[in-house]
Amino acid sequence: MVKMKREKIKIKKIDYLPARQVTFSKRRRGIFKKAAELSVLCESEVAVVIFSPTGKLFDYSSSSVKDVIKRYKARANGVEKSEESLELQLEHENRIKLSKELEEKNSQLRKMKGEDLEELDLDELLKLEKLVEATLVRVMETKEELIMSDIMVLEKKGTALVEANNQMVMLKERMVMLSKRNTGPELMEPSESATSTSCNSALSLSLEDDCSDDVILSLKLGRP
Amino acid sequence: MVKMKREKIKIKKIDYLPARQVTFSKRRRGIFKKAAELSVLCESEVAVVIFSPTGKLFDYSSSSVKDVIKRYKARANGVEKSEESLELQLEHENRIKLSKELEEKNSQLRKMKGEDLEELDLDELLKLEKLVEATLVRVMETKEELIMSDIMVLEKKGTALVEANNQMVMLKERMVMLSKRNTGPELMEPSESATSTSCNSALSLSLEDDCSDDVILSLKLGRP
DNA sequence: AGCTATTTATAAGT
DNA sequence: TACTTATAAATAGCT
Repeated sequence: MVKMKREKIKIKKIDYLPARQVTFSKRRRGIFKKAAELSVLCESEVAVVIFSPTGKLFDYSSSSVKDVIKRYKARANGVEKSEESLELQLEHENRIKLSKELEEKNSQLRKMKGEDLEELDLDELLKLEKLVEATLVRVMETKEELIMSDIMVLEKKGTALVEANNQMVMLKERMVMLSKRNTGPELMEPSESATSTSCNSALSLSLEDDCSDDVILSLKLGRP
Repeated sequence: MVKMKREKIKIKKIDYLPARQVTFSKRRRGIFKKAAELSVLCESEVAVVIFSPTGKLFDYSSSSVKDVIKRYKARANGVEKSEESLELQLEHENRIKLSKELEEKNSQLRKMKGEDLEELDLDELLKLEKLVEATLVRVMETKEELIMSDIMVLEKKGTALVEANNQMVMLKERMVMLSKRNTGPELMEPSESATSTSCNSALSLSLEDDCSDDVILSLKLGRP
């Protein structure tokens, strides 16, 4: 890699064909890109038509080249108001109105985001401050409520889990006892005994692994 | 001249109208320039047609836009749609798009005002909270600056007022003394003596009513 | 097609 | 709208 001296070029025909071709495709892409950017940034309709020196056609349009050309022709040929339909006029007026409304909303929104504040005088700033403070209060309140409700849900689930564990433990103990005394008979009726048993084994720790895993997996965060 | 930080921009619609208009005209010129350069450098035929968001037409062509369009059509002879209703269709589509955009902005704005917060989840609420806090900070800063600058103006006016009063007092004393010693002669030459007198009567209180009123009335609040 | 040194375009500020 | 200036983007000249 030697030094790459790029020189300022004069805007005149590039004589050297290969260089001209390269420049053509590079700059063509450049223009299309710029055209696309303009159409997006400014919501404008753009069409570019380029014929290469060899006669090949290249085109770009933000919408459709043909539509833009039609629109161009309609405009260039001097369309008189009489030619426009009533409906078109109405649509146009409506669009203008909407645009203005949108601009207004954008302006408000930007100020609510703390932008363009230099446009405001002291009175307006004070009003904005109050408004923003009120919003902040409401947001924080809402957040608190949401968090509290999440916590409540959690607590409920936690309690349910503890109870479930307790029941499970008691069930197991019962089954073990039963299977020790009789090797088969009463195993088919566990429901009534499980639900009616009072909590004697306050903080049971003797839970077996597979069982506790199952229950813990059922504990989920968040709202339904 | 403050710092001029140019930032990389995202290619999306520029919300702020004045900025959008400036960008539109700058970039439009840029594209036309690029188009002209390409046509010269590579001997190609180029046409660019741009409709501004307000419907205004801008065009450039290395030769004639119409010629390029003719050539384009000859090359890409496609289906001609209902030509007269094209503009109407465009207006209609545009209006629909604007309506949607407006809805979106309204929704954002309402949330920035602390409304419809129940639609948000905790994550969104936290983001909103940050945003609002940032706004509040900026608003308060801007307010401080404005108030400080108002105070500065006030102080300047106050100082000027005190000086004016001092001068007035001295002038009066001088005139009284002069009129006591000589009852007529040198009264016609007060200008030079008044301006060149040094401040000896440091804090004079013997101001007469009409005079001080006049000066005090000239003290106004607010920015120019 | 890639790679950079430069030129050019342009965002933001006045 | 035009000017300014710092930075982003385009691209000329090579490989």
